[in-house]
Amino acid sequence: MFQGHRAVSIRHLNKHVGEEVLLQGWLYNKRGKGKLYFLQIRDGTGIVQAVVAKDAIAEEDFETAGQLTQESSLRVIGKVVEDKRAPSGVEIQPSRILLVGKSQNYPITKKEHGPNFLLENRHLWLRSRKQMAIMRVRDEVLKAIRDFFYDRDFACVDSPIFTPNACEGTTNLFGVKYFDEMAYLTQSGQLYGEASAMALGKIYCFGPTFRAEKSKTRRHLTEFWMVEPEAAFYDLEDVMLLAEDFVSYIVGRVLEHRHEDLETLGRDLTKLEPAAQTPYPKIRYEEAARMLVESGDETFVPGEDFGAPHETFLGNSFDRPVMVTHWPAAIKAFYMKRDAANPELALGVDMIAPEGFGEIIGGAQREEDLGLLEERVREEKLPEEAFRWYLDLRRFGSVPHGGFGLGVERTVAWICGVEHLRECIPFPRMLYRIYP
RNA sequence: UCCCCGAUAGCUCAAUGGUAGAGCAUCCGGCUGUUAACCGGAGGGUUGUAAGUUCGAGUCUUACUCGGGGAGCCA
Repeated sequence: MFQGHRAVSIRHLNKHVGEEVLLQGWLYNKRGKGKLYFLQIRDGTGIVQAVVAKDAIAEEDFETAGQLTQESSLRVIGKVVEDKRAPSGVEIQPSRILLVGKSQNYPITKKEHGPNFLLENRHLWLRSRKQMAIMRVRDEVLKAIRDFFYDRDFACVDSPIFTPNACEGTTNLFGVKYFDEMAYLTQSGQLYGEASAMALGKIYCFGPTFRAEKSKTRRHLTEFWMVEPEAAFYDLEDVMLLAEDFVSYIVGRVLEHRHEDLETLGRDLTKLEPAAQTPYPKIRYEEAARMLVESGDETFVPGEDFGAPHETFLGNSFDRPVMVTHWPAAIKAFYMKRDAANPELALGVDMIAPEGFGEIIGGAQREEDLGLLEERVREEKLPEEAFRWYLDLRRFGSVPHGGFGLGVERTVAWICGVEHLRECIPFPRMLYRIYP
């Protein structure tokens, strides 16, 4: 409340045409001088223009308008009027303009900036039109994830962030002092997710994960968010159906609710819309490998994992995400179940996004047999004592089960059509960068 | 860890080995429909650091520092 006025979000101004409202926000840009100012005001939900004519407002308020600099915070009381010249269809005719907090020499200007400068000023960069749009899409993705699982009786059961041991090797782990011993920041909640699934049947965990990979590419962060559903009695096919329902639901929600932001981002919707429809194409590793070889790619070695250019090729071969299954067991994790028809193959599935955005999902049916799993733990020379609790899950009512992990930032990058993951998380953590 | 590229005004970038410049931002002035508004003026520099070549280095060489892109690994 301010002087008897209730603040209205810019996003909802079109419901208040003809009314006098209170706006609270920051000055995005100012044009004009002399007897007329155009103030572009943002409040996080949108941007609206206030037209300040000298003869239509108190002299004191006109002077205030003249003093406003980029990113000064302000309150405006004014009338909402329709105007075809305004980009949003409405503009404000202010009767009062009040400066709340001055802004001097705001560093991010209207012209271009380089990535280093923008990342050094990430706390201010977030105020830019494109960054706000990405954050709103990210918010829609997070909400869609929660809704999707809630509606399907998956309980959110989060995994710990401090872990005593590695789940897939130790070289990529961040170690931290945990009182008198060493702990690691989680790189996946999956093993705990499996335990939770044996309790609640269908679960997901959702939180930040950490990988100390020395990767300096636009596809990597050292801290990123991952959502990992895990379900008892799910086989590989169930996992794949869940994955395509899930991703198509998220894309559909963003298309439905964040159309304006996608427009701000200049996203080509014709390339995104097919991903809102199922089914998704499903191919075996063998077939994907054949496609690569037939394409004349000489860098791909059959039997080995796909590199980034190979993922790009496979992703670009379809109009929506493609799922690749039945991988050589040698290149996949120890906990994946082997194919009954061919024990050389693992029942894993990766989902690759189109347009070169790469892998967004990695999942699998898990090995539920105690003996086979113990054998793998020994083969991979994993610390057996650390996996005692995990093996317990196979001792007490083991069932077929499976799940997957979806990288939130990669998904947001793909949906937004943004090249670099650093723009898809509020404060990116990368190799050699932890400020601000 | 490896490969490639870069570092010049607050920001983005120019400058054949020969007087260091523009746009934006800032400050001053003009404009009642601007859309990264426009027009006129002003201030603003140890060219990342250190050494070397040269009559002369922002420019050439070497090392270092920082950053960007990519490989590997992965979501």
